[in-house]
Amino acid sequence: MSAHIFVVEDEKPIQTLLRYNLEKEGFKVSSSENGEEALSLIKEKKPDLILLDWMLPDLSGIKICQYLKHDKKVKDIPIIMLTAKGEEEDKVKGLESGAEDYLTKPFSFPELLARIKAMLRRVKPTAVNEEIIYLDLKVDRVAMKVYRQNKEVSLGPKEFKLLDFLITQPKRVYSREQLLEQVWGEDINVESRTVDVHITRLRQAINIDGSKPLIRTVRSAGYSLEN
Amino acid sequence: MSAHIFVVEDEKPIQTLLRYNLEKEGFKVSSSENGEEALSLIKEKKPDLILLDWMLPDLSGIKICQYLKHDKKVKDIPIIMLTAKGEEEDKVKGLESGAEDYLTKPFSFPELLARIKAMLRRVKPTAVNEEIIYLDLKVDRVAMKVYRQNKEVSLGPKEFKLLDFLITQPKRVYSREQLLEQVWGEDINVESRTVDVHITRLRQAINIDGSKPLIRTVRSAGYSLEN
DNA sequence: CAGAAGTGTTACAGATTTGTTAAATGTTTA
DNA sequence: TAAACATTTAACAAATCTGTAACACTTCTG
Repeated sequence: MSAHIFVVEDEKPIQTLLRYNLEKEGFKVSSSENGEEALSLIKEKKPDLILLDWMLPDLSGIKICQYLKHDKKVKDIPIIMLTAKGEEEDKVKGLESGAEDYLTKPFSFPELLARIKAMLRRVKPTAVNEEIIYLDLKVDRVAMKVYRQNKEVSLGPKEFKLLDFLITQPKRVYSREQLLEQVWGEDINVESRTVDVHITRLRQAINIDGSKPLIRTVRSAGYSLEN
Repeated sequence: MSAHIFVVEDEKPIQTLLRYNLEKEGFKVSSSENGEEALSLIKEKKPDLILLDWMLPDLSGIKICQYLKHDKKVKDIPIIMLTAKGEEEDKVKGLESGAEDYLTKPFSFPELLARIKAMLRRVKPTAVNEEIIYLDLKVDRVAMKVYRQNKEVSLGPKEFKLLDFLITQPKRVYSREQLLEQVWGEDINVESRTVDVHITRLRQAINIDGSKPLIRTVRSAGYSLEN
């Protein structure tokens, strides 16, 4: 669980509480107490999810929502709105202004956590699960370990990320370009042939004696986990 | 575990139950059945944490909260509010009035205990645990001592905090940034390489003859306790 | 079938990351 | 205040990882 959550909340106790609990869950947390600051920080840090308090000293939550949803770079980041009252009207406005979900204060943390996980599962499946298993292959994201047939196999950083990405959607074929973008990074300048080499290394690493190859090549398309 | 908890609760059975269970956990417990008395006792005894029932015969929980939060000497004592079910609005007021957390009655004791420990860990980490043991390594937070194979090893302050943090979730890999944030402090400006040096010293310190290394390096990711 | 295009694999130079030591600076304690 | 202890940074060696080129091999296309 390695998602980055941004908390916009001016009430210190609640902010502290949220930060503490979210970090305990393994999330990376950034926060801000006012709208202006939040806006610039969000654009800079690009979190995976935003918890947004409805009532803020300067900009209202609704305004922040609107700004964010009109900014191409951040408009896809899901927003969970936190409101003080169960006022239907606020809820409507909140959802209209682009918030993906909505929670009434005070809320129980487990309830919030459930919503967060649900949201992240939808938007960034890789961020939620700690252990992903496919056939006889297991990826433990917390311990950063990989097992094949219950035996640990050691991977280099790139190999790990590559497998970690491939296993989120087994059988799905990813192009070299997609893999470069997801595993290497957006603006990195690397030849697509490089992917091939790492696939080879990954194949060798997760190959236990005569076990199935597990990485499928799709000619002129890319690679997928499965075989 | 030597924290002092003050319980403000007018329902006798619940108070008894709380006292019994908390004492069994090793906490020192004081209590009061009405708000006036609670206020003066709290100022006198300065407990580490307050469990506050929302519904009291004389002063309401919210009033107590407000009084406490405006008194310099006790305003930093965390308050966990206990409310009856369905009093949504009350919870809002509770948090607004300064309570750090709240719990809806009826609650399970383990749940309450978890919240208490979480809260204390934040406010007064030394008061909470206990003893954490992982393999042949033992961290005694109260005595601030560390043992390997039942032999005490001496650590510097940073080394202790580092190990103390790592051991809370063995096998979990923490990035240097996470460690800096958790062990050094949020806005401290220190190079991430510093972590390496402390890890080295920690390794040397907890290394008894030919024992397992216990601290794993995950290249390009960070460190974890385990090996 | 021959050529073209796509892929697997290897080797290697260069880049990155980490372990460790030592020296400089800061902090506590007697 | 001096001595002891802690902390941070710099520096260098060692370990590991990475990207590319080169070549072999396979699959496709006409």
